[in-house]
Amino acid sequence: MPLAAPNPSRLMVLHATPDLVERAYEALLDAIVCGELAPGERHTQESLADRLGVSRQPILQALLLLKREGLIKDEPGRRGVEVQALTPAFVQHLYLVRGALDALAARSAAYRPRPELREAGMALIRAGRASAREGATLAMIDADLGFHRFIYEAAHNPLLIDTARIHWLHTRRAMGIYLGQPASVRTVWAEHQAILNAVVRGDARMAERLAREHCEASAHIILRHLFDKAPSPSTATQHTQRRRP
Amino acid sequence: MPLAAPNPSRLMVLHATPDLVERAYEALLDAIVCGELAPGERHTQESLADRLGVSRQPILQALLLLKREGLIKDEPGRRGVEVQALTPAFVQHLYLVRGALDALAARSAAYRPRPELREAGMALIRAGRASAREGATLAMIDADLGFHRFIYEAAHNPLLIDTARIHWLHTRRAMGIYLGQPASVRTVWAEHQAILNAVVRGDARMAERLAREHCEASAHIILRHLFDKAPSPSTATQHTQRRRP
DNA sequence: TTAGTGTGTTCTGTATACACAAAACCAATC
DNA sequence: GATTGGTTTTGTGTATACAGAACACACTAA
Repeated sequence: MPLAAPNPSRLMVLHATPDLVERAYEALLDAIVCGELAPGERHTQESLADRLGVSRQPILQALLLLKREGLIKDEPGRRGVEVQALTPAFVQHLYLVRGALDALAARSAAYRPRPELREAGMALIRAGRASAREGATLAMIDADLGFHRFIYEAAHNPLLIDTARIHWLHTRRAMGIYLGQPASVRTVWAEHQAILNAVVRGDARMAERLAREHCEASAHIILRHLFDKAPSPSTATQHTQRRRP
Repeated sequence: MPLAAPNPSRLMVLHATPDLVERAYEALLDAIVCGELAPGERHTQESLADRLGVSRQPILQALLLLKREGLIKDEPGRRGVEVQALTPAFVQHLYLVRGALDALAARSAAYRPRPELREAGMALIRAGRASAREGATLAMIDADLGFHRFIYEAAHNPLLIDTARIHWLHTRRAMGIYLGQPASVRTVWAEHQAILNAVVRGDARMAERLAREHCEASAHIILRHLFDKAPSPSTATQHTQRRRP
């Protein structure tokens, strides 16, 4: 868990040196996502500070942020901090909310025909399919999130991206756990293709529906792989019921 | 902007004393919402610390949170901090996202018939109507948000509530600005009533639709009052287009 | 053995101290 | 008069210092 050095490779730098708290936040986040910091372990501010080679102050602030985002929690009785466990219920809740946001993003992006998006979108899909073929799981995850971010950016709603940011973190963590199970990847990218097509031709209603269904399908895959069971009908399948009332 | 004393009125206290940063956060938030801290004013950590009677440290952390939530921003060149202006575009974006989340909340709440919610829901509606009659604007705002929070809680999805928290803050701020214009309040509470009815009888599809339409209507009211103009068709009316394709 | 009590240890939250970055000011120069 | 160069001031971010809360543990008394 090394503290990443400030990236000097940009020109016209706006903030050449990200804060220590920003870097600590990123480092801790990575550590959580890749499992280096696991649930059930106790960590004190000091131990984390030592590990990252900074004082307690930036750690304190980074932990504050991570707490707010639900990635870690205080131990009972000022006895340190622990990363939150990833429960089936939480993942179900996560994908319900993501479904709503993804649907809005797709609909907004497809508000009018967007032929100018075809090129970049196809490139992302090609890259995703390539990483799927190679079985590069980490690259696969990034490609998946990259495509969704692309749709969100096409929606031109900064608040929507801000809102979904935390969900992406959680998603990335959930996906990272079942590293190396390239199941159903082909259908995933076929679904992405369909969403892109709807956006490009400006079919908002279809884009919205496809995005929602894609999210449901992803939830099923994740839940099956993470917990080896189908999602309980009480929450995860709320979308699909009454589809034809 | 007094720093609220810790509330000693709970028994079985879990954390008797909220942090200084928590209290500072709340105090600053209130000040922003009620307009005591307005856009265009420069504030330093020290000035705010003096005003609240604490050191810079808790202020620094509270500001970090508020920055992340988009309520304040850094002045160019470490010259203090300023509260974000509330632009029409932002409010439109806000209500688009809220629409998606409100719809999900209503649908989830109405997943099965919920007769047990009728009583509490009706009480909230009665209270809201009463405050509307009296013209108590602040109470009206709280009643409105209270009803929506009620629906969210009925959805039993903690992550959904977490996600919507920031949006409620922004909404509360937006509503607070046009203090004292009790326009269309009757229709607002009639719409709440309809949503509650749909939830109680378990009509998820209807609940979702009503929630979304209610959000659109609210957006129109707010935008008209805040900026004295109809929302631009490019974003705010995305919902309604293609309703009948 | 078990309940109660005092003491030491951890660990956190807050205040203070310090160093550096950037703006502001102010001459001096062209 | 505008522009440059150095100096002061302002304000931030980080480290350190300090005080208090909560656990742990031993020791005592029933």
